[in-house]
Amino acid sequence: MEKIAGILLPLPFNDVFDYKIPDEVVPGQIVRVSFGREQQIGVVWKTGKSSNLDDSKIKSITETFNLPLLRPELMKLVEWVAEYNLAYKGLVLKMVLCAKGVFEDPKVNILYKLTGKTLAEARLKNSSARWRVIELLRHGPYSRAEIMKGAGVSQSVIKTMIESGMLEPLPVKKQKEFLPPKPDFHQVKLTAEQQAAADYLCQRCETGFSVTLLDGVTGSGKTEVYFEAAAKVLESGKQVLILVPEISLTTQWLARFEKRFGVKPAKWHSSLSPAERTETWKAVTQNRAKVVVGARSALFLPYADLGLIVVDESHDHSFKQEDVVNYQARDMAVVRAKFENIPIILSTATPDLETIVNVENKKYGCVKLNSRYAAAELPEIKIIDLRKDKPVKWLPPVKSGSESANAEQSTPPKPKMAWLAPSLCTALEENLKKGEQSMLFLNRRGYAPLLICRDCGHRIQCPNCTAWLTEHLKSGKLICHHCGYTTAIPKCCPECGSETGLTACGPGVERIAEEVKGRFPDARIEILSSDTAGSFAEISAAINRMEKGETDIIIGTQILAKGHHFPALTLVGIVDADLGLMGSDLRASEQTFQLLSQVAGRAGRAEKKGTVYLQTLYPENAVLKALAEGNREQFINLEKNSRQKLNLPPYGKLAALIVSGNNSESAGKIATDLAKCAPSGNGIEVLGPAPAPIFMLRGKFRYRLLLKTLRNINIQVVLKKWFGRLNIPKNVRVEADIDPYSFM
DNA sequence: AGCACGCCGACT
DNA sequence: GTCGGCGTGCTC
Repeated sequence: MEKIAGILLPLPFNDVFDYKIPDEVVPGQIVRVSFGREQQIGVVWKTGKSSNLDDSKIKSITETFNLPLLRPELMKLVEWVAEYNLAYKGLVLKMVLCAKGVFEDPKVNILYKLTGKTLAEARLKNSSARWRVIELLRHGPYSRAEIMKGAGVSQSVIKTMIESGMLEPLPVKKQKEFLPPKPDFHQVKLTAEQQAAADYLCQRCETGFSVTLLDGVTGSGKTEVYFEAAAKVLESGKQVLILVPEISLTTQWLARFEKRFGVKPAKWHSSLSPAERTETWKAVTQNRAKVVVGARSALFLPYADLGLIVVDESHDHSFKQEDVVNYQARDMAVVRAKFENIPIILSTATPDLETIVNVENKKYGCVKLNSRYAAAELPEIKIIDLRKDKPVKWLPPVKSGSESANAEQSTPPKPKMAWLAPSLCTALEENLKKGEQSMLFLNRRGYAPLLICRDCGHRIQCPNCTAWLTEHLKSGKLICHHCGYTTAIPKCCPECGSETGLTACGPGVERIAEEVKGRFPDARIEILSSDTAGSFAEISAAINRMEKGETDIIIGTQILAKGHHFPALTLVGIVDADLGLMGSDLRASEQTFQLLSQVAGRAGRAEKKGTVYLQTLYPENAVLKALAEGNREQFINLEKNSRQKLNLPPYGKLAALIVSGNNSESAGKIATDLAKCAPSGNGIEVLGPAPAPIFMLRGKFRYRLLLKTLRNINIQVVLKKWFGRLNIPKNVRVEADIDPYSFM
């Protein structure tokens, strides 16, 4: 017998498609269907017919998979996330079914074993190579590659033995093993404060849904504390999900986990291979992967029996990003915890205002860790006023050896632009003399953020974006940091042809490194940014050298701010504390405060006290002052006041509309049309349209409008009504960004 | 999303 | 004359 059901496909649709399914198939079942000319994987979403198509037009599903059903809690989450973010349900489902290898035939390894036929029976001559193969295979079956290596023979030896019938293939389905973490593998000694926090978290793990903020200063051992909650949940046989910002999936974190639980956790992030994805996805559905550490996308995996979610560095802005769907993973994680009726822990040293307000309103619980390990003190923060303490140009060292002969004839080296204030240079020098490590932080990749021609004034821009190209000396390229456009560094100005006019404007980490090398030629220097360090391995290697004390000065971008522990680091210099305070981002102050406190927290972790130098042109800036005084409360109050005044989150709601298209006029017209029919009324305010800060991005022209409402208004409903009033042509896209962070 | 169908400009 | 650009429509 057959019945009809609505099937949700991982495509940009909100509605299900009707298919005939066998009687025994129920909602949650993952199936294969033919859709148009294509095969698609879908999920039986609801029973009964949803369309008014004739039954004869309705196809039957092609296959049901032998996989656990999607649990109703997860299906509900998909619906909710789509509704909240005004995204297609189908695309949210796509984030669940994100391992296509699961739906293909399982890969088999072909191993070979002995058939028992002797060399004589196979009419083959005795040879030592053949005997080595026989000897090896007595211990068990091996793959071709393993036989070649293990017996030291060539491919042809094995081939002959297979053809003669001495060896036979043995297909083996491969299934990666995920060893279960041991809750009591290595209990770490906790301080009284940590123990109290851990006890509280464990207690919260017994009572269904709850949100707890684990609020601890950097170096207070938050990780060890939430590990105890994880251990408690593991004891009950349930799974634990730990969400981390993509770049902080570090070897250091993994090592701490392994030390505590005796095995490695399952990992989930964007650069897993398709095979790893498939294996992990399967293991997650079968409760074989007990702990998953992952980036935001791990939130939508079909856990068999999830018991706890931890969001590490929960303030981090990388949790809010566009992938398939634009969503804030921290907030969606809270929703998932609610649907699953399980506890969730938000761990951070610098909670965002939303979380703080939720704690004040008793919606979230909170535990605090106020002291750092091993009596380490918080660093002293000194503000350097760049207006008074101006950087002084430096002379590049005269080259030695064969080049020196030429150097005498050529012009003497020109003094070079400087970015480090004399007082910071002195501090660096003293730190070098003491043999202690220093870090310079500048959140800007490359050598210079802009090339300008001094002869004609031309600035080199990205052809696809309204943005300057960044000069990267190491790779010899100009790169757009928004779309990835790359071109060689031109020898002469593309506008006027001048060969001497092109000048680098402003510093990036590469340029700071150049200055440091010039000033301290004997120091061992390391540059670390997401592009200098091409691969994960390279980053780890650089971190390792730093840990082992093989580096004197490390210079890098925000990659340095996350979760690394450098015991001998006592000086941190923030090259440009103003960067980030200038943008049109409503969370600019908050983000700067968070980032800079994190960077500052790197200094002085062991017994030695650290010093942080903040270079700024605005020493009277309230955010920087609060930071220098180590006064978080003061900053929070400042931020609360300014948000309250403007009715911004968490006191009001915010949504951005992004109108984009290949054609700037038609996108602009829709943007103004949208403004004309904008919703109005009590507690509703619409701003715009305005060209987006990066007007052209990846070749698309973008306008944006901003919708601000009171807290008690359902902003999604307002938005949907708004869209409904306008017929949007196909060549223009209107997207909603709920709770936007940046206006770009 | 992907893909086919369909209508207009620059090529052997 | 055709090849191929991408604007539009459709998928149970």
